[in-house]
Amino acid sequence: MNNRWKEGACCLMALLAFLLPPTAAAQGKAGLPASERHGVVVAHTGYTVDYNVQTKNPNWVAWELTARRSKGEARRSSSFKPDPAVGARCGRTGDYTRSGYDRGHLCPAADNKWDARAMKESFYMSNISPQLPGLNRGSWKKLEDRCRRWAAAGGTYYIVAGPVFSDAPAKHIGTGRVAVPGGFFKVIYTDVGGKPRAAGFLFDNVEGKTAGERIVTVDAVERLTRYDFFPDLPDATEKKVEATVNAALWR
DNA sequence: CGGCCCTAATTT
DNA sequence: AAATTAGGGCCG
Repeated sequence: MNNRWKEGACCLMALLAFLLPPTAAAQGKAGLPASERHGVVVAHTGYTVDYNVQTKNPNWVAWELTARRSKGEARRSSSFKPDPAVGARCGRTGDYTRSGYDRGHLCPAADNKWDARAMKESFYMSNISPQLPGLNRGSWKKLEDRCRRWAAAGGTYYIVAGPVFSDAPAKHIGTGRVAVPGGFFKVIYTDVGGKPRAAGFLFDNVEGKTAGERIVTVDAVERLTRYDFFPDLPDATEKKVEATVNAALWR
């Protein structure tokens, strides 16, 4: 198989993802988050995003992490760009400059080292939300590190991350008025070892040590976000793993 | 120490 | 627009 064919297939997938609702581009066997309303859905090499042009944040970003994907040679791009698939209504890097907020990856750059294109695309602003440095470089990053260590040990991890907006009027940054989330969620499913399990994590978008994670059930994150996570799992499995969480298995 | 999360300024 | 340079903090 040659590269031109690969690129063509990739473009076609992205186009399909743009035209069709999220369930059309199922993520592995777990499936992409389902919701009543969705924004611009784009399947990139390393992640699929549902982008919200009103908040200028992703609604969610979904990807898979495996041993192969947790390592590689692609060097960190460090060059943030608007997502060409989203267009002019995508958030801009300039909106973040001197705002006090980091351009925080939802799907981490380091989960895309397995492919140069995936690495570049992880720096698209459709994968970015405003995060206070204490969170982005603190507890958020620590959970990212743990995920890579789990995946490096074997199995496939299905991960979804996104912002949480409170009912209070949102703060905005930049001339593009990028909304600042009050917090973030991450949900993870794996069946490594033949034992399906899942967990949800909630973070406040704050500085310092108060930015610690809270582990919860996936059901709790679904109630908060109104998304249906991992909808392609067998119903019985989905119901069971989303209703409980064993915190000891997620340290 | 290397790896990872970044920032900002400058050059081409 | 892209690449380069220079810097900071945390963690295993």
